[in-house]
Amino acid sequence: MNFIYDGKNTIIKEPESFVLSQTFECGQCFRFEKLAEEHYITVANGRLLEIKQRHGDIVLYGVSEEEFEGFWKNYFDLNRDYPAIKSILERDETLNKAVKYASGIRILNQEFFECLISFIISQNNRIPMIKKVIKNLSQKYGSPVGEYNGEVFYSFPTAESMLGASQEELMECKTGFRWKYITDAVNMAAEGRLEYRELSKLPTVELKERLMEIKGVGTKVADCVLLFSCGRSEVFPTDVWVKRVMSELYFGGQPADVKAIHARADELFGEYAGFAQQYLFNYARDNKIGA
DNA sequence: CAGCAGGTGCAAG
DNA sequence: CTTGCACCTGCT
Repeated sequence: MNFIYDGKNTIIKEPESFVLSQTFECGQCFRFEKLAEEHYITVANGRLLEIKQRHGDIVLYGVSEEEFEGFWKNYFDLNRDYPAIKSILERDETLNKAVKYASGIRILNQEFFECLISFIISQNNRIPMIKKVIKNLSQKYGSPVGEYNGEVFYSFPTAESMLGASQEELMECKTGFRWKYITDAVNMAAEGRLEYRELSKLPTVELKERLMEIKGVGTKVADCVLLFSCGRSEVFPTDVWVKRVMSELYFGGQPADVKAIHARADELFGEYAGFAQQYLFNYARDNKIGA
């Protein structure tokens, strides 16, 4: 892929395997607002970004070369060879359809703490509500990072800035029964038990065990955090939709449990299981497979 | 108005 | 170790 800086914006020339709508709306991320078709505003790592597809290119408005190379390039996973991954996954007949359905998905490399809290919030919840809760928390505990069309956008709070948040405050943000899980995660972070520097050195299985010590973090949430913020592409987050589509496609329509699905995903997709999961999840949800 | 949504903790078998 | 149920909240 080719990247150019025109003195004002960074432009991705004829991006390969990268479609904004597919990447933002495949369920991995909750911090984006659609302005128009293939035109979004998003906040990541304390930065506000307007990004838009223009003709065959993608424009990152007001982003310098340095900022692009230093952050956004990796955030959008642009260093990775998606065609190679897809050609491996497409050897599987049934996955072929799912990959073709949304071949412009890229797995974002999100900030660890934000990802953790976001997926804690996601349990037993719907996407519009999850987005709203995250926005509430950011407004209350984050810092302003910029303005667009008169609206001020806020960074996702750090653990320190949320430390001491009361039940009442968290409930005002509409976290619901998850408030105590958030509190638990914030407290653990404050005790220095969630240092990404440290955790990132651990093998995936151990890291997952550590994450699951946090109240409100089970198998699914832990796997999402591992995949979307720790670069562990071998995990296979298994929610209701993935359960349905996997049962449908690989278990002859018989409902399979999470353990069996993980085993099957590992044998079928190996280190690329996480990518397979995104294609399958997106395909299943949009087409209501098994629902 | 009951039921449910990208799950998880907790109490029981 | 596996199973069943409650759970904030807002929408249908």
